[in-house]
Amino acid sequence: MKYNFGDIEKKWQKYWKDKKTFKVEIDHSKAKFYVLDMFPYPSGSGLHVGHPEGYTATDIVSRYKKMKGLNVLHPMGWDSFGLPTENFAIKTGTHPHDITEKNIQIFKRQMQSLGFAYDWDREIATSHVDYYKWTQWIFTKLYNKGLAYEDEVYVNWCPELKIVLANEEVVNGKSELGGHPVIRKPMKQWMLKITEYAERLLTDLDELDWPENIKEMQRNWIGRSEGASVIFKIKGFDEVIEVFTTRPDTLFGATYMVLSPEHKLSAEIATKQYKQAVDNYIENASRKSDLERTDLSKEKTGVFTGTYAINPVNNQEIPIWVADYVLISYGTGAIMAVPGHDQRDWEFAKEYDLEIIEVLKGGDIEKEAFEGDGIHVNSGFINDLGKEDAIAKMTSWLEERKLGKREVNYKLRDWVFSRQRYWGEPFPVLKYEDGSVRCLDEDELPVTLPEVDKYEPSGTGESPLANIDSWLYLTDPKTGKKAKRETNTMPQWAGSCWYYLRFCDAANDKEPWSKAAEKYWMPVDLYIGGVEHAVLHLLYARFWHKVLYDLDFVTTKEPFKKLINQGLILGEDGEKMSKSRGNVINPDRVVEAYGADSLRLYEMFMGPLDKVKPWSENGVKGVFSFLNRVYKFFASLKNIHDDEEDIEILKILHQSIKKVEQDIENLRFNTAISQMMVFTNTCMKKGRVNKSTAQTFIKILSPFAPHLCEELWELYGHKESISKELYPEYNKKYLIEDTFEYPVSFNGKLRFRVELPLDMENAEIEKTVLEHKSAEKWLAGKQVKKVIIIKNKIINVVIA
RNA sequence: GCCCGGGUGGCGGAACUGGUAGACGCGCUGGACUUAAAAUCCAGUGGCCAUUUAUGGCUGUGCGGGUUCAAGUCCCGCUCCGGGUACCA
Repeated sequence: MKYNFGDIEKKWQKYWKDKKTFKVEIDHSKAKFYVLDMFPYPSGSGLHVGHPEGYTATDIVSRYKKMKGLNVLHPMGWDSFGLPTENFAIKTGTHPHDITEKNIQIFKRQMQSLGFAYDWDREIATSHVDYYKWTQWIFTKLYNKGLAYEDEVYVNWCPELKIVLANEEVVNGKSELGGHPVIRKPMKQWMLKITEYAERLLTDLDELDWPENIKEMQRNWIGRSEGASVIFKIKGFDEVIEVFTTRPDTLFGATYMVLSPEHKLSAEIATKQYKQAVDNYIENASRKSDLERTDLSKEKTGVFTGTYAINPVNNQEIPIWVADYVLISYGTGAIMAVPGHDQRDWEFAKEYDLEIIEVLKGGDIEKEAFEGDGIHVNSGFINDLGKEDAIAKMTSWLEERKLGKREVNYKLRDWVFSRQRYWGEPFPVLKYEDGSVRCLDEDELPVTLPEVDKYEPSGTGESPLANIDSWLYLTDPKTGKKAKRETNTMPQWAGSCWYYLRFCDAANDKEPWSKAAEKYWMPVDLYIGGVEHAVLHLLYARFWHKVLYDLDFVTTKEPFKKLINQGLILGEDGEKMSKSRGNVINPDRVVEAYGADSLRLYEMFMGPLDKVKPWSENGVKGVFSFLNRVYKFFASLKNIHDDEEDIEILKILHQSIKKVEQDIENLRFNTAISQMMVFTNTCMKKGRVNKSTAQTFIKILSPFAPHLCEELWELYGHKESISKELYPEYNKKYLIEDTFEYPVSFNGKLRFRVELPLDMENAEIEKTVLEHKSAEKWLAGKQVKKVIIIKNKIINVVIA
């Protein structure tokens, strides 16, 4: 009676595959449940033990919900466009497509070896043309809605590699690949107007069942702030400078202005005397990355332009400076500086000896800026007001005179949506000789990626596509005009922005998804994935979803109802797993040594799903030994009888049904497993259980250890998969006790226990306890002040 | 700096809306089986102190206060660790 997990697991994996056990279709007679994993990027190194953590959790929920009678959608696919593959292609001269397909096969084999209940008929890959056709289709929708535009923006340009890098490819101001310096450079890029959705992306967070910290991260990222815009005239120029401030009440304290080096007026308004210095400063700033500029935050630098602005509130002339502590990407790229009440301005003013005026009482502006609340002084018509009132009054004052207005600003910036790379979705866009642009129509899609000889970016910073003349140039069949294709491709986020919708209707070749499928399956009821996607992926996907909602392609405002982030699994040494540390655990090896069911069970038993936890080989052995015991006990038919079940077993069985059910609902898999261990221990002590008990237990264990349970189920004579069974219901009558062993404490200290009927009157309980012979010792010479009786919990005697 | 998490045995972790701290697992100790080891099974296991024993007591959830009959759990003040973020005007 050996637990031969290797054979058992292979057998059932083949069974599920052949019978398509987990294939799912729309079924209006049943309620649906959509459980989704963040689909992986199929890297060359295969699955690591972090992947199966989230996948096992969703798999358990999916199998459980199915047994609860729900129609469960549980799909898997591949986020298969991406830079690592392309870099590998450059290095080896292999086609990225071939690398991708190979990696997908590895990932898929590994996943199937873990017995996940995916409907593999819905498998998708973002790099397949039947998928990215629809990514392009969504782009055309964004474009036609006016949410996609081309603009000259600052990007991370690496002169050494001659490529533009995504922000995440820049580490400490250097390229992740090779460590070459990166500068900020303006380049024409496709942009998506995510900022237009900032307010909704923010407010709709409230209704989501997401971890609070993720919501908070998104809120911070969106960074809403209320304030006012103020217009300053420039002495000797027709132009004006508009600034955004959250503290219009401090306008009387504005003693200078600062433009960011990239501000269009910076060079323009410099007087002859200062022109050279300003130009030098701007030139210098352009060489720095954002990171360098912010890193050197200790020492603020800047130059005077020689020009003055007029403070609208008192007509004072105030000097205009250019300094890189003001960022072009936030607000208007210009500020009014109030050194008395803004620490950054204060530091700058001290450095360059600029005037500091106190306009709010409460601090000591000699020592530092005072950013708190207080009574206004030196502030004309808002003197004596507090902060809030002063802001309101000043804002109205500005609005009446058309010198400014109430305004809300967001930290969120429009999304740089193009990459100068080969391995991504081509833009469905044509450019004509006259500079005009046409976004293709649906019947012209897809724009497929052409074959290329070399995957290196062209030296000009364009993608390799710029070198394929046969693809690049064409006569537009719709207009007859000569045209050139867009050579940029979309970033990796594009494909992952809508894959959850494609899963609803993955084989549809007429449309990205049918309305009926979307209406039935959406929204995603449970979404599990890594916290590293807290902001970008989840924000981008929400943004696209809202656009699709506005265009009536989807029926829910938000795509992901409930979100959980699985916690990182550390190496045995408590450090992050990495090749260089040599502490990486390969799931294949674990499966080989202990089986997939043990790996699944261990990953869930380690601790709470969302916490960081270290790996432990002995821990795996522990759950492996549990599964061995389960197999040995329940597969030994001599232990299984047909008599009436023992009441003690029935009690713990029904407790277990209830506990495991509740724990799965709350994603507390570790305690569910512990309960099943307790149950098994009890059965083994008892030595025998009846068949009904055994079958019930196998059912509740089956979402966790599906292979083992299918095997036992078959052993008990069943022909159908256990996954088709209904989840057992617990019977309350076995959970109700009629006595309780009360802990009796005196002044909060536990002294002894006494078993009493639960229906006993309080007065009687009190009498019994006080007369109990163990109580004598504690009552001697003391006076009983009160007896507190909490039914089913505790008795506390208060004595003095 | 700011914003989130989190400090419970030798270790991973349990403890529902305040009500028996340490479930379950690992490790360790002792025992059984074995020529022996591994595997398996049985028993014990927070610390300290008493006792001849089956026992009894003290103490204990990062630190210091507080609320309460009762605090790992609530409140106030610290401290340490982890994650995110960074001149956002």
